Amino acid sequence: MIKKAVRVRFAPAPTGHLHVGGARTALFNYLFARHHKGVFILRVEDTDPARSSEEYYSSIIDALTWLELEWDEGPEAGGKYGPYRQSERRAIYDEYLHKLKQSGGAYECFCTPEELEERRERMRATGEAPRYNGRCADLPPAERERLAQQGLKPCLRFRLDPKADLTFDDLIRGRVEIDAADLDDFVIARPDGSPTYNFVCAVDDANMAISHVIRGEDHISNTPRQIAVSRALGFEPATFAHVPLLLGPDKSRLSKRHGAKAVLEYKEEGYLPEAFVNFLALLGWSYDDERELFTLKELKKVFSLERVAKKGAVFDVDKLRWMNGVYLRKFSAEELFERARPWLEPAGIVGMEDDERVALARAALALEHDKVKTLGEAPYLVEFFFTEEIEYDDRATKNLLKLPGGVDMLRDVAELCAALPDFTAEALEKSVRALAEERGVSAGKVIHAMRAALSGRTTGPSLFEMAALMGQERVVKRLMKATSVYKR
RNA sequence: GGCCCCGUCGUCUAGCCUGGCCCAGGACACCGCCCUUUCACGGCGGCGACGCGGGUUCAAAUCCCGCCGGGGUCACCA
Repeated sequence: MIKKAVRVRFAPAPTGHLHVGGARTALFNYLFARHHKGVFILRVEDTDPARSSEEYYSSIIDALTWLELEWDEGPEAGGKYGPYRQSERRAIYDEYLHKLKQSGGAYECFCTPEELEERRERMRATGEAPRYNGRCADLPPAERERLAQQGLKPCLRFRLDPKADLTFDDLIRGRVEIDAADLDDFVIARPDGSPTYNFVCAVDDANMAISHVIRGEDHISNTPRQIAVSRALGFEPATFAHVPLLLGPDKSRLSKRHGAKAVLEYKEEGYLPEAFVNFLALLGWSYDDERELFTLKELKKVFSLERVAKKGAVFDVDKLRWMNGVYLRKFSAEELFERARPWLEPAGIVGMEDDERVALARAALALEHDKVKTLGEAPYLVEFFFTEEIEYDDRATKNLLKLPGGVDMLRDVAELCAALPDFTAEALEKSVRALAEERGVSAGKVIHAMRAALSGRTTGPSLFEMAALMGQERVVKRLMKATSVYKR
């Protein structure tokens, strides 16, 4: 079915950070290209200087880089179909614009935006579809001259044949029926000569030999226009594949309104790119009825547009968190620590220079290994191993107060700890349990109180391992310190 | 409103093309039990869906029709 050399592109407008929907579109393009040993192109759609910015441009590059979606051609990367920023392709567009105008495929329109808006309003009011009425479609040359003389600057409209067959076969949706009569003559260049989206998109896709246009479903309505432009210029339109939109919990298109974050924010929160990519791939695509863990490499091998769903998918952070945890758990203690380092350092947990703290952090994190869902949580999870003064949360205080024997018992435990010749988890556990039994107190109560005294929390790693890691001196100190909750 | 698209558990989905193996399978979330000093991990179990109505058929989530619902798009933005 796929005969031409596969060349696909991801074409973001640098008017904002890369959001999850865009990332998924980029991913599908990337996977499709790699699966077919094709070429993945990054094209920057910055034709609107007012809204585009360098800052967003580099932010998008950073996000794609983080996700490891390497492109073969693009700005910086280069390629023989460049330049890859539309703002640098003006000469190419001018040429085609001129060609279209010469052939009568486009005409000058002198209607002002105000007039157009007014007409649209009127049509809407009567329940009509607001379309351009073709007023300037066949202006006699003399009339055009006269209007131009008045200083009116015309924009350029594409002359759309209402009888054209613009129906296309979408790789995901199947045949999409389009009646050209429902469309109107759209603007392809502004009065200042700058070309608009539907024109440049068609030109670039043809010019860059794009074989498949894989993009969001919101572009379906643009497709017939681009097909028309493409044909008018003598090109064979690409094959299209419109992927369903990513949705918010209310099923409308995912947006910041839903609290949707930019891709880089997920990076900052400590999601792994490999987990993020895996999760994204499963939004609207599936392999079979059960497998859902895939590396990028595996995805390249098994991805296919045939298995992309038609239904929009709701972005569920809970599942992302779960999946991130799955990936985190696959790491060795060493890997986990190295990955968490960028979060531990700014939090003041470890400094590059301090070997002892590094070793402690690594070991502490290892104790929390199966609890970590995002790397951003790492500092919190190991924090109490490092702070001098720990604070008891409410439930921890309650557990301390519930210790049978109260202060005395706590002192005894502290003494027992201080007297232990080798402070290992095993030895500690043995003697603590023995003490509890001797006093007729349930071991659990003692353990809970000790946990509260040592970490200020009611949850955490295995108590004895945690204590052993903290070290005898500190454990004894914290146990004694905890006796203060009784006197109030 | 016009046009286009979509409709299986709360969510992601398998199954639909090539009717029966589906009184619908998996995963996340949730609930319970087990493991256990807590949380988590893990194990076991539970809750939970074919939008509705017709039709075709021995048989329909799967085919046909209608309805309903949701979304997208209607810019000199991309």
